[in-house]
Amino acid sequence: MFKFKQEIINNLVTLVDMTEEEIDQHLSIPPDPKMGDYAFPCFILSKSWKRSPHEISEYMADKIQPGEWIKEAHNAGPYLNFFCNREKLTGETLKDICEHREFFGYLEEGEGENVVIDFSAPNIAKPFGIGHLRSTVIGNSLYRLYKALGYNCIGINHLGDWGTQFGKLIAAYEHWGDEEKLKDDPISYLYELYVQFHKEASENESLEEEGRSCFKNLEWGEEEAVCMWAKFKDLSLKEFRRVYDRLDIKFDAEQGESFYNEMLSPTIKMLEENNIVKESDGALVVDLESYNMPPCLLRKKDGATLYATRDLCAAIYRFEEYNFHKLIYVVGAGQSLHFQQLFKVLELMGFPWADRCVHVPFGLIKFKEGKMSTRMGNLIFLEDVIDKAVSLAREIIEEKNPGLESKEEVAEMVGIGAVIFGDLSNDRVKDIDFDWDKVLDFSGETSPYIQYAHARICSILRKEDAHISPQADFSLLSREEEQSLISYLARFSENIKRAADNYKPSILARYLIDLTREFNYFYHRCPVLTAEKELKEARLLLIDGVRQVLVNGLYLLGIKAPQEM
RNA sequence: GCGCCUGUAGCUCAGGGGAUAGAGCAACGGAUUCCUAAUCCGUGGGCCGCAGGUUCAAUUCCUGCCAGGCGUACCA
Repeated sequence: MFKFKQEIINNLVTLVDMTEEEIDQHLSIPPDPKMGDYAFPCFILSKSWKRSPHEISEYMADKIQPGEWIKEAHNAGPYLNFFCNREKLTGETLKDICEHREFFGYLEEGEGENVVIDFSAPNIAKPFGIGHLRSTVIGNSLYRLYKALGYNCIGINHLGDWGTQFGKLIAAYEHWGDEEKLKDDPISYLYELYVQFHKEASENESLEEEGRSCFKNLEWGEEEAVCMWAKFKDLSLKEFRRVYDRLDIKFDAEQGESFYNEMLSPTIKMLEENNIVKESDGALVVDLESYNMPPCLLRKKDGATLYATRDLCAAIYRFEEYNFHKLIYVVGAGQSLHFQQLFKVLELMGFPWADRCVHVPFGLIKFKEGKMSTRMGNLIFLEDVIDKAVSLAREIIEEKNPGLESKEEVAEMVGIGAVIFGDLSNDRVKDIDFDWDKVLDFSGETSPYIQYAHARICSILRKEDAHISPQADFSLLSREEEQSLISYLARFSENIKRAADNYKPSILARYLIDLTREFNYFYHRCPVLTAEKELKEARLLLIDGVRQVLVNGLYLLGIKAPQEM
């Protein structure tokens, strides 16, 4: 489709006083495929040409030369509609898929460039809650999307393994800690302690102070505190890895906040040398008033640092280490101000790469009961959500396809896919109302819907047991249902790029739903196996193409596609 | 108070300045001698929060208002 579009642009650029980019921007897809594959609206020329859009489109339609890709162009009112050489598009697209297989749709624009993606970042000593799902799955998908654009990606899990919370936890453990309980079920127990701490702290203010002082001990390297911290961290990591394994997510680096401890002083020194910090109420801050922002707080009056300081260190370290083309932070929208401040301070420090840092925000997961908070103890564990989804998938398999072999594997793919897709399919900036019924709904716009279509295609291909030859007669795929599918397949690449450019996996998720719907439409009208030989071969090639795009697309979202379900 | 984000069908949401605003869920009615019915087809359902502005064209961009969410210096 890129080539077709380019040919249109090449044609138009000689007729119209516009740049290629401008034309590209205005080219749109008509609402009905019957109207054409691309449309150029002629309103824009009306003023300068001093003629009606209708006249212009009529005039231009005559001037457009059919070419390799452009079959014809004619005017429809004020629009100039272009029709693609369908046979060529069909052949090129299906051959392209056969040739590139799991890499079909990938681009090369990012070759040689590094993209660093900071995502997931759960807090040590706290359970992996449903709230961490968003950063984790969005980040993982962006990682795969940017890789598909040819970038070399570095996924970093910026673990929350430092901060006042640990002081609180250490204080709590000193008060009520029980070695046995800790060994038994570490995360749950630490979580209990954390909740207990906040409950008691609301009645006893000195407890907060105690937590802060414990953290100060930790920062100063007091042995007992460091030892306890290391233990908590170790136990937590083990549990997190189990969740990441199930989600099939890997990181290239797991430098948590504590990693930057030695860099804190040099960084603060650098800020002081740059003369952009000042003392305020005993704390060290960067004044951002002239940028209409509250000051960025770097060091508390008790001498302990804050996460802004560590984030500064991390950004600088990452640039030195990876010389990134982009540094992407997949972090909740609640921290937008923090990142604005962070990027501004980097700019003030004179780093020319400050504008290569992007915050990719996302909305909260909300509950009917109100905001979820670790402190309140009303957390929903991610693993519980996954378990429920998987066991529902298992039940449905038992009911629909009891003879299925690897039931457990398939249930895992379907259940987890549904959880991931449910999160990725909507625009990330919007808050999500957490609803068990919705998470556990496997019909309609869900990943099981896509996976199911994929499994059916596999089933057909299995029955035929023929290796697909790319030598079919493409002109036989002339039905509306078939051509519509071809258009979708040909636009896969555009959708990968658009999803990556906008940091929105939801764009790709929607595309996959639309493609699947289109496939089902085809499936219910066009028999494959019982079609006449030549047509059957062509249709096999077509559905194999759909299969490949579904697999590739789901992969880019971080979802697996079972061959049977 | 100030800043950021969000308001589209009963519910959850798509919608790239352009042609008749679309899905899913729920409701109702249909389809299985036929490649797996986690599917498909049909029906009903809309001052696109409100008011201005920019434009040949605004659900889309800008301003104001209303409603909700989040943030707003020693948490992350």
